[in-house]
Amino acid sequence: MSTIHDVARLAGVSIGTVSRVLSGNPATSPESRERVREAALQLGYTPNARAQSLRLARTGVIGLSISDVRNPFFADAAHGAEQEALAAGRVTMLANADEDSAIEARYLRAFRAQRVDGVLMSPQGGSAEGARSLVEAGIPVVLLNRTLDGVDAPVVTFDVRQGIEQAIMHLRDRGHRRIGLIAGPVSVSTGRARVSAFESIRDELGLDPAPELVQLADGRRGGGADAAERLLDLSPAPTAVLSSNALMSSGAFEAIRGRGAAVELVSFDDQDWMRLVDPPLSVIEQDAAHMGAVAMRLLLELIDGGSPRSVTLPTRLIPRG
Amino acid sequence: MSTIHDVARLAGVSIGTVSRVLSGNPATSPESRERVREAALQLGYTPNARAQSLRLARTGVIGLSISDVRNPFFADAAHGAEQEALAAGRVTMLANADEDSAIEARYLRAFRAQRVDGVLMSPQGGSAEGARSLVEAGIPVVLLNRTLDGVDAPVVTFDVRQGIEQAIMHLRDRGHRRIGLIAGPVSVSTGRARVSAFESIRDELGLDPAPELVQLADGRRGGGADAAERLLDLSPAPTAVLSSNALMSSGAFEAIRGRGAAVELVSFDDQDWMRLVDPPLSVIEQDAAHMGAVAMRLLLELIDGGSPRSVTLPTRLIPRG
DNA sequence: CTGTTAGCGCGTTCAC
DNA sequence: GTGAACGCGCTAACAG
Repeated sequence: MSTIHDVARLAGVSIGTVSRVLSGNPATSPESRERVREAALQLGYTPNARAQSLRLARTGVIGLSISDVRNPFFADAAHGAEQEALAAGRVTMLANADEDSAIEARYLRAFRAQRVDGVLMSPQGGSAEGARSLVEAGIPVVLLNRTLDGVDAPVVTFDVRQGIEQAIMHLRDRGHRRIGLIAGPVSVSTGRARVSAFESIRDELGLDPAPELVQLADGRRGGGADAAERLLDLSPAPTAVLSSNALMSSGAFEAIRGRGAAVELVSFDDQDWMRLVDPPLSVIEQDAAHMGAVAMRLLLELIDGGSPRSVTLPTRLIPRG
Repeated sequence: MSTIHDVARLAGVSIGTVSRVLSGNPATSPESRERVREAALQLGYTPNARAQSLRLARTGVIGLSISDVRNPFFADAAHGAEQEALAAGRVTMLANADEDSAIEARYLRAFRAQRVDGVLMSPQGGSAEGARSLVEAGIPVVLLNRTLDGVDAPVVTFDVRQGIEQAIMHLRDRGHRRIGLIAGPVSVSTGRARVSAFESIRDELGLDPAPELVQLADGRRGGGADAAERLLDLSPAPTAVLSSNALMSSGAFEAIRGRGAAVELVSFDDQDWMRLVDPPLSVIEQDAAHMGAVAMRLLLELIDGGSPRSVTLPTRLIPRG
C-alpha cells in the first residue's frame, strides 16, 4: 500500500500539496493538481482512512447493529437505513448480533474502538449495558424498533397498541371471541408491549380473557411452532391466533396446518409467502425499510449536534383470506 | 473519549506501562497492573483501534460485501461467514451492495481505505474492477458464490452442473419433457453457468431444446414473475419450470398460480415457505451458511499467508409434492 | 501557491 | 520493570 509520501515523491511535490489536491483544497495550482492526480492513479493510492480519522474528528462510518440478519424484518430495516446513510455520503458497517447479547457486546466494543461516528442498533434482550455505555461514552446512538429502560437515546418504534388493536378488531369482526397470542420474549421491549396491549384491548372488547391464551416464545421459527402447539392443546383451543413476527408465524402456520386445525392466523410483518400460502395470512404491516431510514435520519441529526425526538410509526392492517 | 495518556496520568505511570499492561505484556509489575486496570475501568477507556492499527499491521476487521441482504441465501451466507470469523477472534463488517456495482465499488473503497485485513465478497455483475483492484493492491480477497474472470482469488461455489442435473432428472423422472428455466442475469457467473449447464443436460437427456424455454431475469421477485409469464405465454407452455433463486421462485409461483396453470416449479435454495405452499416446491438445496463459513476459513488462511484452493460445494435435491 | 512542521493515539525500541 | 522518544499516515496551521 502506497502512502502519501510515495505520491508526493512521484509527483515531485510535498505531501502537503498532495493532501490539498486530494481533499479538493482550492489553494493548488492546476499544474500540481494534474501531477498529483496522475501519480495517485498510477500508484493506485487510497488514503489511509485510519490515519485520516486520527487527525479529523469524523470517520464517515456508521455502525449498525441488527438483532438478526436472517429475519427479513431486520434485513429490510438495515437496507432502509443504509440507503439513507449512503445518500448522506456515509458508509454503514453492519453487525449481526444474532439475538445474542454477548455477540452484540463484542460488536459494540468494536464500533467503539473503531470510533464510528454513531451507532444505530436494535438492542438485544438481556442487558441494556451495551447501549448505555455507548451513550455514556458520548457516542451518538439511536435505537431501532426496541426501547431500552434507562438509556437516553432516541428510539424509532412502531405503534404497538395500534397494531394489536387492528388485528384484534379484525378478528372480532370476523366473529372470533377466543384469540391466542404468540408473543416474543419479554426480554425485549416489543415483546412486553405486545403482551400488555393485547391484554388490555382484549379486555376492552370483552373477549375471552384466559391467561393461557398468551404464549411466550423466543421469536424464532421453532419457538413459534411450539407456542402454536401449546395453544392448540388448550380446550377449547382458540379459534384465531396472532403471531408477533414473521419467523414465528411460519412455524405457527406449519404447526396449525399439521394438526389440520381450523384456526385463523394473523401475523405481524408482511412477507411474500404470507399471501402465497392457503389460506393467506392477514397481516399487520410494519414498513421496516422506512423505519430504518427514519432512524438513520435521526442518527445523522444527532451526529450533527441536533437533539431529535423519538418517532412512533403507524402500522397497517392488510386483511386477506 | 479518554486516551492512553489519561489512563497513565490517573494510574501514575507512563503511557508505556499502560500499553504493556493492556496488551498483556508480562514485563509489568503486579502493582502497576492493578493500578492501570483500575484507572482504565474508571475512565471507561477503550483503546483507539484506528491509532492502534496505524502502528500494527492488522486491524482485526474483515470486510464482507454481499449482493443483497434481503436475499435469504446471502443473509445465511453472511451469518455463516460471520460466525466463523467470530470464532477466530475477528470482527466482520457487512456491506450490502444491493446488486448494484456502483454501491459495491463504494463499499470496497471504504474497506480499502479502512485497511481491513481481508475482504470476502459475492461480486456484482457488470464489472470485475472492484475485486481486481483489491487483489492488485495486495489485499486478501475470497470470492463468494460467484466467480470473476481475470481475478486471481480463491472462490467458493456450488456445483452448478450437479444442481441443474438433479433438478432436470427429477423432472424427467416425473414425466416432464418440456422444461423451462428462469435464469439469473448473465452478468453474474452463476447466471451464465446455469444456462449452459441447463442446455447441455437437457440435450443429453433428449428433452425439448426450444431456446425460448430459457428466460433471463434480474434475480429479483418481479423479474421471476415476468419470466414465468413469458414462459406461460408460450404454446405449448412448459409443464415444469426451474427457477434459479428463491426470490424469483416466489414471483414465479404467484404468476403460475394466478394463471391457474398446471406447471411444476422447482427452485434453487430451500426456504421455509417452499414447503408451506400448495403444492410445495421441490428444491435444490444449497447450504449457504456452510458456504459462508468455508469461504471465511479460506480468507483467514489467505490472510495468514497461506494459498488456499478454491472449493466447490455439493447441492442436494429435496423432492416434494 | 507551496514546503515544513506539529500533533492525532498508540506500540515499541532503547536506555536506564 | 519502567519512562522517554520515535514514527505509523495524515491534515492543518504557519511561514514563506
